[in-house]
Amino acid sequence: MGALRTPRQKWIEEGLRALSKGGVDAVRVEVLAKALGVTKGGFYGYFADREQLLTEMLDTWERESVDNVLSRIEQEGGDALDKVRLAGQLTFSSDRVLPIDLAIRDWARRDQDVAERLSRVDNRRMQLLREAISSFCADPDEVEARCLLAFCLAIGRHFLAAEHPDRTRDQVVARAADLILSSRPAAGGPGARRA
Amino acid sequence: MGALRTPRQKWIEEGLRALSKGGVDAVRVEVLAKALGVTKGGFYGYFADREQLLTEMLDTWERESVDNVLSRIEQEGGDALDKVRLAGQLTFSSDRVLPIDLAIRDWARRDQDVAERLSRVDNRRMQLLREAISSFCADPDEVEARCLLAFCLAIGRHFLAAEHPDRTRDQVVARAADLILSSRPAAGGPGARRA
DNA sequence: CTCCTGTTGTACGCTACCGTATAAGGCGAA
DNA sequence: TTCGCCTTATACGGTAGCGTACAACAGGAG
Repeated sequence: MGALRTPRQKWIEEGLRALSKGGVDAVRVEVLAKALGVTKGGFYGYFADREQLLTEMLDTWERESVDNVLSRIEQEGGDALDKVRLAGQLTFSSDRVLPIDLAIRDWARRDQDVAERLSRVDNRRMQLLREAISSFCADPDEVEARCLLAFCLAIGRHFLAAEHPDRTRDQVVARAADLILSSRPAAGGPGARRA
Repeated sequence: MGALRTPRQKWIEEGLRALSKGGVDAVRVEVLAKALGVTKGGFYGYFADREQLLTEMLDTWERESVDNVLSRIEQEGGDALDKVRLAGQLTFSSDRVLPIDLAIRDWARRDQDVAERLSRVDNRRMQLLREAISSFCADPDEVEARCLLAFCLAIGRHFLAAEHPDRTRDQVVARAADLILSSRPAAGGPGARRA
């Protein structure tokens, strides 16, 4: 058997790189080939077409961004809040995963299939958050609201261009995370109570 | 002078429509022409090239999404919080402005020029928020954190695919907005205090 | 060394799109 | 009605990308 000179995984890898940098529309077979230093000749030996590459890129992302993270979290241990912090860090501080994640979010707004995958992924992440926040917040409505805020903060910060006078974005994010992830009295809604 | 059969503004309009639906890469001269029921023949009478159309689309968006909103807010009156609520509504509940806004955010991640425009826009919006939140929150660090949270919520919710058991997204968002926009004690950080 | 197998390069036809040039044609002015 | 201008259609050349066909070729098995 001849050697796999640029194996399947290389194409997927390069595809994800293109995705993070330029969005789905930047994932072009011939461009990836050039980046890999080959021509597209071999590509169609592995993939039926560009569509299939995109699908397998999503598979890889889904695996890496959830399964891998979850299993690493399990073996680390710690309480629910620790787990969420680690998960957030693994997911949203990774130079590899984060840009892919953001690109996929935009992609999902235009592609039903991608939207469903993202939904699966986000639901699993959200479940983790929910458990963590429930550990210090009794009102389920407020738990849900805090989950949403935390998630929106993690994602939204990268889509915001506003500046913060005399502060770095990281500083403001840290303070914001504090507000959401620390135990405090509920707002003055119908379900208001004290911890 | 002959009649302007499909005037300049029509192209921009259609361009923005394409942008909201498919991102920048979907703004194709020939596609817009077909959507307008003409050929691209006339396009180059108004615009030097596609790039110029994109620029003018951004001009239009910037004008509509900030200047128009700000002037409408001024003439409505109300306190700072009312103004923010109205501004948020005008900006993020509009079927016209919102999808454009989201598409531009993704675009800005890849284009320096767009990033600068978005920065201008977001800073003006943020300033409004800052004033509103300052009216009931004294700690400037917390003000900034709440601003960020509010903004992230407004934007991020559209990039999240997670579901909320037994609740609609709108319900959860309402509760989350409550948490951020209502006066409550600061978190238990270094600056912790009780109302 | 030689053959076989699987990988890669090259060439092709096709489509979509850009921007240009130019011809056709509608509409108002005279 | 006729003229002239401005808008639009058509046609063109060029580039980029997809997917196919096939030839070249490298490396291991024999």
